[in-house]
Amino acid sequence: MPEVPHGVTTGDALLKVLSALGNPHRMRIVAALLENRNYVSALAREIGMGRPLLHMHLQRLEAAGLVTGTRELAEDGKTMKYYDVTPFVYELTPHVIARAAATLTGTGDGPGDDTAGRTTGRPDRGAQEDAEEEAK
Amino acid sequence: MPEVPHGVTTGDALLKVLSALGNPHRMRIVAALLENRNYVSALAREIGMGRPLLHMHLQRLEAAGLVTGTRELAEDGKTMKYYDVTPFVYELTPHVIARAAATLTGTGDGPGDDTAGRTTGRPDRGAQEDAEEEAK
DNA sequence: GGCACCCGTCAAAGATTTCTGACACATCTC
DNA sequence: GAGATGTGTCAGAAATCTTTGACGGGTGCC
Repeated sequence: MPEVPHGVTTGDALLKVLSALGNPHRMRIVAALLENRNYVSALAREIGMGRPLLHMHLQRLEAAGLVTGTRELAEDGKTMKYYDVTPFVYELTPHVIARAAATLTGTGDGPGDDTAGRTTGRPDRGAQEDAEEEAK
Repeated sequence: MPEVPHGVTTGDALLKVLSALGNPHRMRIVAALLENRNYVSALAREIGMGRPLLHMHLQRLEAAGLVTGTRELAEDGKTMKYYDVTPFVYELTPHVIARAAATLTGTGDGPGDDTAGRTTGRPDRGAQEDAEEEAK
């Protein structure tokens, strides 16, 4: 609603999101965090997974902008990192994919350049295609 | 939108879609096919990729229901396999992921554990979450 | 001091996925 | 026949992702 500015997602960004979500464990992590946020160790116990592993998965999810970690201080002084799910909204359609593919860095025939491109930097915004006409 | 029956996508099915799309080459393939359908060898030439490789990618995409291959007979008798992009529509949100995660087979705690992913069967069905009561 | 809990990281195994170079088959044309 | 095109498959290398078992640091409590 107020969020989701709208569809200016880089190919690279979308790629990160898709490959991040394309993993059973990571899906499960998102599910668990959606039900209730919590910190790494607890989450690890909840879904039965080693801390190092979970850590790495969370990192991947955060890099894709799907979850965010915040360092919080418990009452007894323990520092714990809580993770929350980002309210992302991505609409996947052939067009969206095609458009994203056009801005892929790496092996692309990108529009002219190959310098680690136009990643909006910190985009964790959802992708929304505004309806438009596409002569094809 | 007559299509998009509405969100009855298996976790496994969604997982396939996401991991299929989470690959630069495959995104590019979808993009190329969206612009104009064509057959394997030609496509391979167009995007500069070995036939065996492309074949495998197409298979992955088709398994996810994102493209469909049809065997057609050219005028000179050559049999060629044309590929088309399926007009899929998937909406990715934390909820969709969570719900999908609940029906994952494999290492899941799935409610009932079904033998194999049961998709709508039909290739071009998208996943749509209909807004419903969900207070978190 | 011990113990519990929290946070992180590293290096090496293990399992997948990706990619390549053959090979098989078919048809039509020269 | 040899050559062009098309289809598909297979086995093995190469690269990547996943997973594990140490380690390191920190705090507070008995």
